[in-house]
Amino acid sequence: MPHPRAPYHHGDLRNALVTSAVRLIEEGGPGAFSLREAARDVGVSANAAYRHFEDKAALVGAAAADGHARLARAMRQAMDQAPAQETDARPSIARFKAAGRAYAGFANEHPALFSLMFGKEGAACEGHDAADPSHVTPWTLLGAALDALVADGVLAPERRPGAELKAWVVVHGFASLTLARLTEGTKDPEALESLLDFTVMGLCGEIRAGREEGRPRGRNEETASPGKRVRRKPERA
Amino acid sequence: MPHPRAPYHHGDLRNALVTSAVRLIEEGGPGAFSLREAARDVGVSANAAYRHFEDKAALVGAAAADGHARLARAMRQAMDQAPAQETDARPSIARFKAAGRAYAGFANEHPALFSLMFGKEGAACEGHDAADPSHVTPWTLLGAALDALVADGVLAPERRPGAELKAWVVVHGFASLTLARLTEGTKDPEALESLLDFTVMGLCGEIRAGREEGRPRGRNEETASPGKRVRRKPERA
DNA sequence: AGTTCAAGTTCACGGCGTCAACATGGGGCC
DNA sequence: GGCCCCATGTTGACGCCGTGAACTTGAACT
Repeated sequence: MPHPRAPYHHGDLRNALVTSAVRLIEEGGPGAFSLREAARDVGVSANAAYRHFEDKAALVGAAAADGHARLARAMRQAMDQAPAQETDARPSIARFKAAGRAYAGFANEHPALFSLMFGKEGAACEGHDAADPSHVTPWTLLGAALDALVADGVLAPERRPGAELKAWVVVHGFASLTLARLTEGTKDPEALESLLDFTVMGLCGEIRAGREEGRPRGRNEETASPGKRVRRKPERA
Repeated sequence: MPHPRAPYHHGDLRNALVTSAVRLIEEGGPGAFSLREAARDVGVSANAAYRHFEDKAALVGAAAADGHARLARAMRQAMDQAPAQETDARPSIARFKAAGRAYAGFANEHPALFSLMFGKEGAACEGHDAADPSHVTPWTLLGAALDALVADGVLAPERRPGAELKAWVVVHGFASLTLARLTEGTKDPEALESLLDFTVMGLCGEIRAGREEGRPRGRNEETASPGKRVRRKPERA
């Protein structure tokens, strides 16, 4: 047999359909995608898809799931090579910001796929929550980045609960609004950077953003000292 | 003439179509909406819609624009009645938070319409940016709320630039993720409250979030007030 | 009166999602 | 080896969709 994964006639039609669906959705938008076109694209009759997917929504959902996996890969890769090319105060901060940049960058490079992933149609995708702990998801990576911030002494442990939501909300909101282009200024990459600083400072306290935003000089400003935190109450998970 | 706004045959068919479109989209989701169904719904033949809209996308865009107007009304109303029933440190903070709650509440009550408004299809709606300064938009209202924070001495003027984006990003990201239900915990209303506090603190600095707060150095610190839980409010129009 | 023309209708076309019936050929069993 | 099974893929059909073109209607103006 030529391929170990070569079933009967086509050979791995399911994956071919998903790949084609992702490509077509990226090109034409989620609304313009048609099951028949995907089948045509892989050189198969329209109804062949029904041997592998319940209906069109299932195929679209699989495409969305694939998108989540691609996003996770992009984030992981960005995080892994972040410390080498970043000059933040702390490598954990650099990795955290790199994850955010990768997230927003993914949304910009694959707008249709991204909006599908988080739209009503894509919400039916299967395994985004950690049923399988070995499965790496964007949420998993974000959690790991936040844990690293804690381990690095940048984020106080009592501030750790709920941090995923805060961080994700900022970056996801930015990505969404940028795609909807309802805010003219959001194409500016500087806007993303200021939001990342905003997030880090909001999570960790006043200090150590690593970048200079327009902040007043006169306050309790301790530069990048790795030591202690401003204490505050935690606030729910 | 019976009505001043009664044109030829139907009488204001355009608005009827938009209203019907909004309702149908809310019920069945943006993907399930069909132009023919809207026409059927108002008792008119399918092609009659083409006298008022270039194509289906134009009708959907008009529905999205109507959604933005409804959202703006909901936000305004919530802001206007916020100080009466809120017990925040400062009324400007209460109004700001009320706007955020109204935004997220709108997304929860009209999920399909909301995702349409910020999805690829709804982005074609016409007048969301301030061409007409008298036109009230969510962005306008947010800007006003932030200006009020500055006027109230809560937000330092030098921190005002870029504050719209930061605030909007948080609330919009929360609303989007909640709709996509990718985060299990986000249905918790407490999560929104903690995000609003996070935003206010991130924007204004350490102080004055209005909720229990380890006492930082008191500048203009108001009594935390014996206030209680926040009240949810409907926002129909 | 009659003319005009926006507003609405009817007919038609190709594409879509999906169902039902049919064809095919590889793998397991003798 | 030969045979059958059934997973995989195909063909045909149905109804709904968006949309174009030609046709009809009736309020407004002269």
